[in-house]
Amino acid sequence: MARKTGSHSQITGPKIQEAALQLFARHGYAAVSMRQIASEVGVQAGALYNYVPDKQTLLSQLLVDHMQALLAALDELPVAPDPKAALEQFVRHHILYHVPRPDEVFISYMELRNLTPDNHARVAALRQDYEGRLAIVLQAGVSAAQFRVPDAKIASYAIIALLTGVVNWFDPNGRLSAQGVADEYWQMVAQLVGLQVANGGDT
Amino acid sequence: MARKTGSHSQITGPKIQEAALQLFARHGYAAVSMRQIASEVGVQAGALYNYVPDKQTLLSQLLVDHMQALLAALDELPVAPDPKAALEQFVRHHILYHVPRPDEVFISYMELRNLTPDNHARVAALRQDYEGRLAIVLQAGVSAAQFRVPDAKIASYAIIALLTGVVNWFDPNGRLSAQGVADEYWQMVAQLVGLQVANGGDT
DNA sequence: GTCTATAGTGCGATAGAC
DNA sequence: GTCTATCGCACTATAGAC
Repeated sequence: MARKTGSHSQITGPKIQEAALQLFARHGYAAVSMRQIASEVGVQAGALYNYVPDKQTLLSQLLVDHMQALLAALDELPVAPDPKAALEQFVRHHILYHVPRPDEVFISYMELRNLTPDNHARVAALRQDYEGRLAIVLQAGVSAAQFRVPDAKIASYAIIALLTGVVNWFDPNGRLSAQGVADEYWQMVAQLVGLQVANGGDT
Repeated sequence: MARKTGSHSQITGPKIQEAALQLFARHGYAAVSMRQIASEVGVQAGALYNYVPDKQTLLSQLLVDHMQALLAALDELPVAPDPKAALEQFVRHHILYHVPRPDEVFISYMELRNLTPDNHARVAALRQDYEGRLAIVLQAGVSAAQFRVPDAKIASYAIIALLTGVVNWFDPNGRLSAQGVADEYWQMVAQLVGLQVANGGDT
């Protein structure tokens, strides 16, 4: 153990991603230096460039990976029988996927402006794909006269913002588990779209 | 006109604030240099230090000013007769105040982590004061059995996030005016807290 | 694959002339 | 109040030894 130098290609790569993710989330992309990332990983700055072409690509890769994984997880859910079930599924998926990954969520919203235009376009397209899924569900519910919202597109923005806000206050050691939070948010979203909800979630 | 040098103390100060606000919002605090701000204002970098002690204070002042103005505007509203009216007032105030000020909103959420601990504490206290007003309204409505939400505190987080998200998509040249957006969001928030809402807002 | 060393650039902030 | 000039430092990315 504790040898100072050597080959670690299997280990160093992922460690760079993790360290960059954490540092970017905590201090912001522009405020974090490659030296800081290297220090966190336990190598010298120059060694990073065996794994990453440059700092911009490192950020871009983190965001693309996150959005792709989020979409892939959504695609693995079973098909819901009706708009209400589809909406509940989306709400629970969004919260349960995001809550354990606050750093990814943070940089995915905060660091878009530090992407070069082409990288920004790739991430924005993935985001639009994801958010569009919710808009489709809402539109279906409105068309079926099951939901009542002023505008399906605007409601989708509102619901995404509401759900994503969870990561700003969620505390893993707090009163509520992620499941409990998902239960409460589902009640609020159900009411938001005009569904009648049974009283306060007794078991 | 067009003289190159001279005294402009009445003009330069505010111009620095404006330029810094815009640049911080667009590129992030850490990514913006004092030279860029100076260039936007039309002076050399050194001249900024006649108005601002340092870059950190410049950021901090922008955030504190924004939160204080937001709270002051809230305090000027008339006292609402009941929780429903108070909630509607808060929703409309929040949207109508924020929508014309997207840059302030942006940096107030994004640049908190670039504040020194003492500056952060000042801004966080102001934010907590503001958001607490909504929590109080919600709690009052729940106690009076007029609202139905799983938890007043969590509902306040959800509603703040939902409302603030407006600045991410609002387009001054779009279909809806700020007033129209406020109308639609009020309907959604009213439903979210379990109020029965009349159909779609026909005039 | 990692190291050391460094080229080349830009930064925040200050000093002193006008 | 603004300018020019500059100090001292940190940065990204590369080069070449091991």
